[in-house]
Amino acid sequence: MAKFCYDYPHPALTTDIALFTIRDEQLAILLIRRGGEPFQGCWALPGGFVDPDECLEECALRELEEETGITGVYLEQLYTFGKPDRDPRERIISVAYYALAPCEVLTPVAGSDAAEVDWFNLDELPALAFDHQDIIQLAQQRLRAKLDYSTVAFGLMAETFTLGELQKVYETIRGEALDKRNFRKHILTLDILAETGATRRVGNHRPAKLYRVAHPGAVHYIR
Amino acid sequence: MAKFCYDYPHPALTTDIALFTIRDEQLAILLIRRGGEPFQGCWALPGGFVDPDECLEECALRELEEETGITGVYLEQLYTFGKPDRDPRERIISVAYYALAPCEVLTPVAGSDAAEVDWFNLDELPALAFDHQDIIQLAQQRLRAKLDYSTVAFGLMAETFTLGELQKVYETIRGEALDKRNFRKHILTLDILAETGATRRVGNHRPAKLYRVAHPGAVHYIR
DNA sequence: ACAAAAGTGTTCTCGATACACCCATGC
DNA sequence: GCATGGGTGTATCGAGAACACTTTTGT
Repeated sequence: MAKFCYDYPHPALTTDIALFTIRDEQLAILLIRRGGEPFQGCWALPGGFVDPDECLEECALRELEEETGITGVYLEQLYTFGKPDRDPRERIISVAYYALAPCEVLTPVAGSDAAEVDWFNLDELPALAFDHQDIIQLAQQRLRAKLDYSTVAFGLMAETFTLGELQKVYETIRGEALDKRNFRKHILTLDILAETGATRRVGNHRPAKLYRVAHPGAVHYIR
Repeated sequence: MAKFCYDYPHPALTTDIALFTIRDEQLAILLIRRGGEPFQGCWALPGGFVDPDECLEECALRELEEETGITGVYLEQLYTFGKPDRDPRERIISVAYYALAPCEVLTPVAGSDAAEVDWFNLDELPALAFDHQDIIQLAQQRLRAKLDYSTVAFGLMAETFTLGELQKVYETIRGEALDKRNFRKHILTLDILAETGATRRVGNHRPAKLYRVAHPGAVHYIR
């Protein structure tokens, strides 16, 4: 076939998506098992080739939906990986994105190019295709860093949530326990949460107030 | 000729470099006047097509040298621009880098693809080719942000410098005056500068101590 | 009554800010 | 001696860290 010809070599272009969620108080990432070569049967990040008329972010969202059925995540460009030999077939540039979603909504379904889809805790990752290990590591660094100076964490929360749940998310990503009183003071002085008025009871103890983000949509920079 | 053929469309891949320096207490950026179409005669960021066997960062450094003669700058990946219609010829993805250099070393020379090379103060930019205006704006935002939580600014300083000069650089990028005593206290408590022992005299007044970065090479994150 | 998480205030420390004067030099 | 930028210290304020008990609920 080979119908697309150029005067000088062109690389192929893909996007890859590192979608994080919190499952069982663990930071987890979504992987697909590759159906085709190379790295057939290997786990990899969802992603794929950019269509001629779509922009990069559109591609990331489309591939995520096609391969896993997941939509409506928070998405942000991470870094572009372009070492000449990162793919054995031909030169492929990957614009990596990272994404966040509350696990409540997420029931991934294996899609077109993916034989299987599943969540993996970050400390129990399988062997990964290509340089996807590097992408995940960078994405995790970025997530941890942004926790301190932005409100990204809300991308991991459901519509409504308790302060205890929010604190667990922060603790999970930072890998350390936080003081309850200081955490609540800090979050509430940001003045971006609103009480819903409702409460939620999950055990044999006092019910917790439910909050939601007061002005959803935007990730704020703080400090 | 069209010797490079693929089964499905491939975009072209370029890097563009936003190289900043400080000239006359103004933040300035390096532009080239384009020799060929499109946007012939227009000012643009230095940059160009990625060779088949070089990685992205190598390409950025090579293009910068070829087009302007400049080497040895601090370079960092900024963002990848990939809107389908950002170039009228064909689909071209640009991995944008930003770079910093002290102006002392820099005497740009028009190179291969550039008819002319010059510095422009950021508040006096000419009309720019492609989406280079957006790239510059993003680069400037990033530079300003990193000033607060890293030591990027040293990329704009010569080998040795006075605290007064360093303060001028911070003031220029932030666009506001800083208190001399607080600035010096802050910088010195970072503990990354070393006195050279020498001093420099530039006017009819007391000579200033010269400092250098104690452990050069790395950009540190602070706080 | 007890277990288990929700909720709440005060003290301390340290970094950021505000602010004014003397010093070394050339003319 | 005066103009010019170099160099220094102290008081105040606010955010972050450390820290322990009461409340509500189900069993």
